[in-house]
Amino acid sequence: MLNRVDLSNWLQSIVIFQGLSAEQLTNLAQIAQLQSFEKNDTIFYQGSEATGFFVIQAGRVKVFKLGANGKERILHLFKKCDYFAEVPAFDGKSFPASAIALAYTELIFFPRLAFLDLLHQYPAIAINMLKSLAHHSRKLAQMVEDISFKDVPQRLAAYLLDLSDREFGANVITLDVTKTQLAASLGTISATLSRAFSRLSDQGLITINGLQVELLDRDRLEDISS
Amino acid sequence: MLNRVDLSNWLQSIVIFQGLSAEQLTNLAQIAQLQSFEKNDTIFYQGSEATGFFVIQAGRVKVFKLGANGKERILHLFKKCDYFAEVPAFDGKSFPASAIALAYTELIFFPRLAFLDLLHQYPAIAINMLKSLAHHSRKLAQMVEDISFKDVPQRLAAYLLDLSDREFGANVITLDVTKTQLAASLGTISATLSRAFSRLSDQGLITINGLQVELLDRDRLEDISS
DNA sequence: AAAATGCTTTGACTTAAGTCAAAAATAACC
DNA sequence: GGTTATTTTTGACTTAAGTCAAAGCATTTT
Repeated sequence: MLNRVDLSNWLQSIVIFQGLSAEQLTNLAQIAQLQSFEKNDTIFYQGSEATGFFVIQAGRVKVFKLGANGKERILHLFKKCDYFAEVPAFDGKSFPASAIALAYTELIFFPRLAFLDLLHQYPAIAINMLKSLAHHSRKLAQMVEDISFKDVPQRLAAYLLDLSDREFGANVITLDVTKTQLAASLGTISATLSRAFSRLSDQGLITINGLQVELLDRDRLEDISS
Repeated sequence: MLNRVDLSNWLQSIVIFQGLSAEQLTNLAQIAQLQSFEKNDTIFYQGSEATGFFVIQAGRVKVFKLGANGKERILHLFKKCDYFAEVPAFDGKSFPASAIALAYTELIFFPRLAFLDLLHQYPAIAINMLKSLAHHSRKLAQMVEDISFKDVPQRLAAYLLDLSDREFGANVITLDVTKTQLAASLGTISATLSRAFSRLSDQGLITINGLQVELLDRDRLEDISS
């Protein structure tokens, strides 16, 4: 557990708080509250009143939408130093999605009104936040594009290439989520994802062994993911 | 065509410029450029370098993604006083979608760097923009939810109820876009939309006559759109 | 007014992906 | 270490929605 001094220090490493003075960081830390969650604990439910936003100090968080039939669509998977629920913090409406902890997780919670107050005092945060929200919007627009135009094998190919890029271009990559969760991230279900893996495998584009995937033909994978 | 004085005056009516002083508005108007487009003119292409963002002074603008096969997915339809392309303005990357004028359109264009400069000087704009971008993100997340969980008749029912709400709850509403464009807004194609209209009509939930739609049973439409 | 262009509907067909269920494989737990 | 759980894969089936194409309407345009 961090104390206030350590906390204000730690907040420096968060991208949206770059460029703040020591004093400003201290004031930020003043309004912050530490919260911890066990694995599978719900952090908030879609539709419930949003009281603030969160920075992840340790752990992993899944943000998702739940459909009528119980089907789940993962919007984002967040890790240490990521932050989430900025949207309701700024528009004042309810949470647009639900969030649960995928592992033991420690969050730094910023109550909405106190945070908005600081935002008015420290415009640097607002500017940083704009960039961050823009990035967030772009990702959602990309998601709409992917669901609208690509079939499951195409979305999978794109995901694998993206994951490889994040791993500095490694050709052997390890999935960092279960396949059921990967399916929910790609907007499908595990049975269909399984068949998509087989398809890419049959075409000689990848080999798969549990959570280990080897990319055998990046060029053709790029082609497919178009 | 507006002159600079009129322009700075007119900018007051734009929600993101609320709370600015006369002087600040004048400085905004200084960096603004007027652009006009004929019907069906392209304003920008997805992927091209983003040089700034736009406020609509008159006309209508369609922002859309184009799939490999030529299929089109409309993300937003904008009208007078709306603004668009904030995302690339803030993250500095290329346009995430394409835009064309649906009618003769006059735009006020703000070059990116000059605008970001002003943003640093006038934090009020940044705060307003945050709210606006949050709204934008929420809408995109809703879009993902709708495509992921709802079939076409459900999405159509939701759209009709929403349109009715925007018309102050009128039960007889007139579609403000062609059905082909409505289809592209709902993530489908005209043939499928046509069948969805027939379905709702057969179930006695609506009557349809050209672009006029009458909602006969709001409760059941709400149920369907779940 | 006629011609041309564009939009909408309908029909027959195809297909990607979901459903359900059972077996196989992993992982978790006493 | 062996027994529960949970995940993943596979098969047979269903279905929503896309494709292609033709016909019917409606709007412009000259």
